[in-house]
Amino acid sequence: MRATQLYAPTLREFPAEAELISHKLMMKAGLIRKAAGGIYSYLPLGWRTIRKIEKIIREEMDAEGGQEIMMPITQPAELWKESGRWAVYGPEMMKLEDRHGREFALGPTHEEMITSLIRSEVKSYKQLPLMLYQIQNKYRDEIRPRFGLMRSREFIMKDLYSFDKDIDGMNVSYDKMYNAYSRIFTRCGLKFRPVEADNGAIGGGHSHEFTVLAPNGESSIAYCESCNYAASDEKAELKVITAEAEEMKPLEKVSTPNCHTIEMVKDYLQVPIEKTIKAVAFQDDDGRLILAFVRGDHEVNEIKILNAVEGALHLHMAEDSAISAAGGCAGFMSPIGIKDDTAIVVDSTVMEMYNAVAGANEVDVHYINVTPKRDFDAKKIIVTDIRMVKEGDPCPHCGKALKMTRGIEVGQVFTLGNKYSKALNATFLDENGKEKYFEMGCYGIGVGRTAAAAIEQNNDEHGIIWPRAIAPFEVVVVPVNAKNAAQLEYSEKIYEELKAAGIDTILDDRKDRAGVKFNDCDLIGYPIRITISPKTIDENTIEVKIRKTGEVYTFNRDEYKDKVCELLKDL
RNA sequence: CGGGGCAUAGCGCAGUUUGGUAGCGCACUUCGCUUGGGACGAAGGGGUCGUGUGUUCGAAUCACACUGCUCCGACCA
Repeated sequence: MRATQLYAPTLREFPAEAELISHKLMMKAGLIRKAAGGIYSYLPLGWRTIRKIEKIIREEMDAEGGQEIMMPITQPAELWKESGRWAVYGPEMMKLEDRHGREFALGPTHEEMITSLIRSEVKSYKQLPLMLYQIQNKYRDEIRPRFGLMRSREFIMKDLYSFDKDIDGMNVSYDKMYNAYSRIFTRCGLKFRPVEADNGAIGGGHSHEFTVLAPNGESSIAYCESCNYAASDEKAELKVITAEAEEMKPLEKVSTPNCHTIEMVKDYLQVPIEKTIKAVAFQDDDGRLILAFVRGDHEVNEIKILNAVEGALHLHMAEDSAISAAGGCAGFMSPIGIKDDTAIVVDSTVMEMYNAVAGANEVDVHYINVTPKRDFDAKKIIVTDIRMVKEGDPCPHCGKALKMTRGIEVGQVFTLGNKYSKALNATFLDENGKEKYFEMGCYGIGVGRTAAAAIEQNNDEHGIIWPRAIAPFEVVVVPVNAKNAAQLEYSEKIYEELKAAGIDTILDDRKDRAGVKFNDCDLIGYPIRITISPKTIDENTIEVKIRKTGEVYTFNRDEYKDKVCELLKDL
């Protein structure tokens, strides 16, 4: 490719609408352009990167036995009503009607579609296991699209679905995908971690998110440096923190005027925050009151509460009236004296406390000397881990202090079990002629998000620093003055030679000043730049500059190819 | 959906308070000159001022409504 023919509209300045560095750079370097909120065109440079990521994904999916297919974007509403997700996904789905008034959705995901495809065709265990995937546009009517390709409404996703005859088979498929994902993100040159993730309402199976480490990431993960444990903040398990046993003093009410936050209570009563019990009140979709209690210095993890309370699907903050109705008092709550039909969830660590401070369910009154294992009615409470992890908490595997970091979720592997095969009645006959539901798994990778994550992780003040594997071009050849026939001719030879050697090369034959071209090259982020000048022609050499490190090398004309190949290996 | 902000040439912005001939930088076209880190000079082209309604002799400017974008929040791959 020649730069004079390439459509790469680089900008002199960042567009005002972009916030995140990857979004700014993708716009400025001419990789993407916006068509509407969260909807983008991919320009040649951006698309080349996307295609390279897709190629890596295809190779690794195929290597594990995946077969590529292509399913429709437009999906009939009936399918979604059958699985019950028409309502669940609700406003998140891009919906449309045809001329006859029939309802369709633009597919946000394809579990329904593929299950219906399989259920009428695959009838025997002999046809299993089966792994089918596609790389396809997906649609989610995000409440708030932002950050360019990071959170868009139309996005490219690879999704593979596995079908197995039993749970063991499903787990084999899961492991294959887990391994494939590790190879894919490694090949893309990304620093990432597979982290244990929450399965949400599906439950049962297991799930990992593949998270690219980046300070601007939207998700927060906890990880251990001494063992390999890593989990999303919502999932991270926490051990009980035991407190030193104390003599249990008698329960007593004290006046705490206007102390409705833990901070105020602790200061007023002059007790350490670890001696206080914090209450958070929620209601679920049915209006049922759910009270959660954690130690004063801890935060509650809503996902863990949902998992602990049977039948709860969503939580929202409780109305004061609901709290009063249950015998509680907002700002001064404890489990003591709450009515029976309330779900009370107490963090395991709270049960270890002695002589603590908790609300008395009366305005401006707290209890002191609360010892939960004596004062809480064990029959009425659910005791489990409901804390949100924080930096320094002990690792659930090895006990060392956990660290927190932020990241971008670029892929997720997920076992589904028979959730969808059951909902859509997709069955096969096993060895004994018995009808069974498929055991499924689903495995997604956000392709555009992977590209954005790579930029998020690899950039400097000059622009993008592409990992070689996903760079739009690996090498750019720049004659400092393309109007000079000798330089252009020399550069073209180098360009042709590199192409012949299988290196993805672009010739910057634009007649601009050298500075303009250098700045564009840095912005676009080609891993290696080869500069041709009168000096290099005289010396029969070429000059190589590494984008990532800024190192400059001079190589002889007759040996430069091997040297360049050698350098590329590390980029 | 709640709360802020913004909408003027391809991009970045001024002009709006105090109504009166549409402006700047970059980009673009032509010519000259220049060529190792976004040169310089000269001459040009390009805008229904987001949309609609209203006030006014006159609206980018004032009023109302709508739309779009953006940030914070709840939600999510």
